[in-house]
Amino acid sequence: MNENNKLASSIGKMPTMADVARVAGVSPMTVSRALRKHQFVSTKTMERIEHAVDQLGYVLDKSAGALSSRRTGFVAALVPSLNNSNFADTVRGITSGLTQSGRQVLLGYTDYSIENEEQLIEGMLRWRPEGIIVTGGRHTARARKLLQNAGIPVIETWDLPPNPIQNVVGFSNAEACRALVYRLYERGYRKIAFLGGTTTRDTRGADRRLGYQRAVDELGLPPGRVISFGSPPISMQQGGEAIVLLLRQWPDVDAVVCVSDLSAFGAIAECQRRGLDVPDRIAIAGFGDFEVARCSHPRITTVAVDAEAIGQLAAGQLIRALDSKDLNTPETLVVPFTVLERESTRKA
Amino acid sequence: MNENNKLASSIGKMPTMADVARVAGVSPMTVSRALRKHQFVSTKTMERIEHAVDQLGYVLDKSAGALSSRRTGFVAALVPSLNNSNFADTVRGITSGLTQSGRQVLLGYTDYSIENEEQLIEGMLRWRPEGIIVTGGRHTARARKLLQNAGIPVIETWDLPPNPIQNVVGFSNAEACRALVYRLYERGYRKIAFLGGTTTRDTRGADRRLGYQRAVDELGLPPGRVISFGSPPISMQQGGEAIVLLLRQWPDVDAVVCVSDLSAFGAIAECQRRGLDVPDRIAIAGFGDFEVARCSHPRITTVAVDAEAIGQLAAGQLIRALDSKDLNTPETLVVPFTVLERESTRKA
DNA sequence: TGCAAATATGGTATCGATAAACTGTCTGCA
DNA sequence: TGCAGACAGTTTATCGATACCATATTTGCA
Repeated sequence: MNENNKLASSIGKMPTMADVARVAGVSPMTVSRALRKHQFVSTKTMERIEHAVDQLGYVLDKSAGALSSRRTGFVAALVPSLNNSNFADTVRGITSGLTQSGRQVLLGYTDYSIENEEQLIEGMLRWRPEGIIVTGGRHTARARKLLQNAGIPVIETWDLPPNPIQNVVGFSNAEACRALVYRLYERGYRKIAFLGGTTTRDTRGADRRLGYQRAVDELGLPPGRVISFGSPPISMQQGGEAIVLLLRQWPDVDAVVCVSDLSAFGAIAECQRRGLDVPDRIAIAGFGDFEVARCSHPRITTVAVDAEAIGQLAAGQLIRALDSKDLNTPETLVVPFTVLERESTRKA
Repeated sequence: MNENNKLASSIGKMPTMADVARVAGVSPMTVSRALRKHQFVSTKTMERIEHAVDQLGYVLDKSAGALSSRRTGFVAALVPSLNNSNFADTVRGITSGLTQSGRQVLLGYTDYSIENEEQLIEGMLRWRPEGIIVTGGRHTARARKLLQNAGIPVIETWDLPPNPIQNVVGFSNAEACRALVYRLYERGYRKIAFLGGTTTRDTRGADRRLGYQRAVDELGLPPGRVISFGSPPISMQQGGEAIVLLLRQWPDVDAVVCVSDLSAFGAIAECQRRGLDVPDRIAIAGFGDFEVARCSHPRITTVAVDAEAIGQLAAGQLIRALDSKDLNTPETLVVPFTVLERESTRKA
């Protein structure tokens, strides 16, 4: 098979559409139409062309097609991270929706940094994507400008930006976290702490903290019980370390809301290691409904958001915007969240 | 800002390099060189061009550049899945390596199906990637042919294919799993079962099972204690369900090797729920050194493979192959694995 | 039978950049 | 002083496909 390679690279030239046309005895234009399953090609010619294609091992060159049709078929999608996060599900939703419509997703990770995001946006726009899906509503000024001037549909996800660029598919992280705190309150918890990352890089994490603080204020609970530990994404490991700090500082805490299920899980495991029963000694809740929250022992109370649906909805919105060629009516899609009470906050 | 959009799309035309050239008072070629940081452009012209660029809000069109230079800057990477798998780490390794060299990764998920893989390969090749990284060594016949005829570097990862297409960055899943079983044997376990997925879709999973079986044979342990449950990727949930079946069928089992840490974790949690102590009543080991294995209580014995390094090495190999323009010396890089003994198999 | 509409196909001109080869300028050193 | 060679910039010719318009053939139906 090595031989084959040397062959391909020594002959060097890959066959082009013109070659196919020559072999099939038609014009390149007809080949082009045939390969795009255009309607006006007779069955006979179609077969001849298909035959020529296999014979030559021809592979369509989309990068040439993109230039001449001025439709690249690319869609850019930027997420903070893929590792251990719901964004992987969102990406799956995006890709499944878009590949079906024959488009190619260009994926980028910002690593939770809006400066990286700016860089990535700039880089992605060079490929002339037909649309772009970003995570969150906070961007650098230049990034906003780039997105606005790109002249393509823009979708912000996973958030409800106060000042959206165009389309939005998201929910209020603050409201969701607030609802979680209220639920804990209803269950009788009164000394509720929040455990999250230090920086404001993770804006969704920051919003969740905000929701927590609002709820604590409204309910008249002791405020300020916030541990900020490590930079996002908060890992399980960090959750475990942070809970130790938290318990040292406020030993009377009876419930902890974590910025994500991963940190919640880490916290729970660490408590178990130290012989602190969850939920009897301390209740711990997470955010995101990760699989680990559904399967761990105890199962973890959390806020569920359908991450894959966010991706699918974003893809759908994008496709609709492209088809209607009408950027004038940006729409905001609010996806629901659900507080799922599980064993980790079941008061004895 | 909406206005801005309407503006951009109603004016319609994005500025081109020729526009920049006109504004800067130079030829398009000079602009091209300037933007690619080519050496032979004087500082003065450079500045004029940069100024013209921001003035017009010009964004380079790489898809046009790709056509004329016949170097797209794309690299295709195919992984089985991104959700809850080490492949997300590998992808990160791939992208970080390649974006630094100015290339764009085209990502695709096969969903553990080589038929999907074939489709994706075909689709990706249309974009004329400069190289392609695939997962595993099993492909459809047509996929192999497509890869061989593409005339670009091909890298197979996460496996040691008996019949590699070109380059390889991987390890023997069978050997790794065999080593794990041996370690359990050394620790005194004698009735060791294997818990994995049903189908042969996940070839790495199948290899791990093979390694298990080989070890059991060699050690003279009771064979056939294999539970196959659900299709890959085996989730935590499925691990939990499978361990129940396993214990019903072979109540005397003293150790279980799971196809991944996720299923191991699910199995452990289910045992805990049923009051079966891990590791005292039953030892459970996983594979992959996921974060959950490092943080759970008990911590899970596993086989660690540096997934991100696989990606980085693959990226490095690819870049080297591209630079040397020499496909004639395919190399196989074997990455190490380590059996990590943790609490989940600590015999009392 | 006749003729408009529908269907099939071809010819030509791009799309927006870069490669390659070429023309001047300027420098430094024998 | 003269000339090689480095440097700056231009001109021209693609790259491989598709849009658009023109043309040829067929079909449908009054």
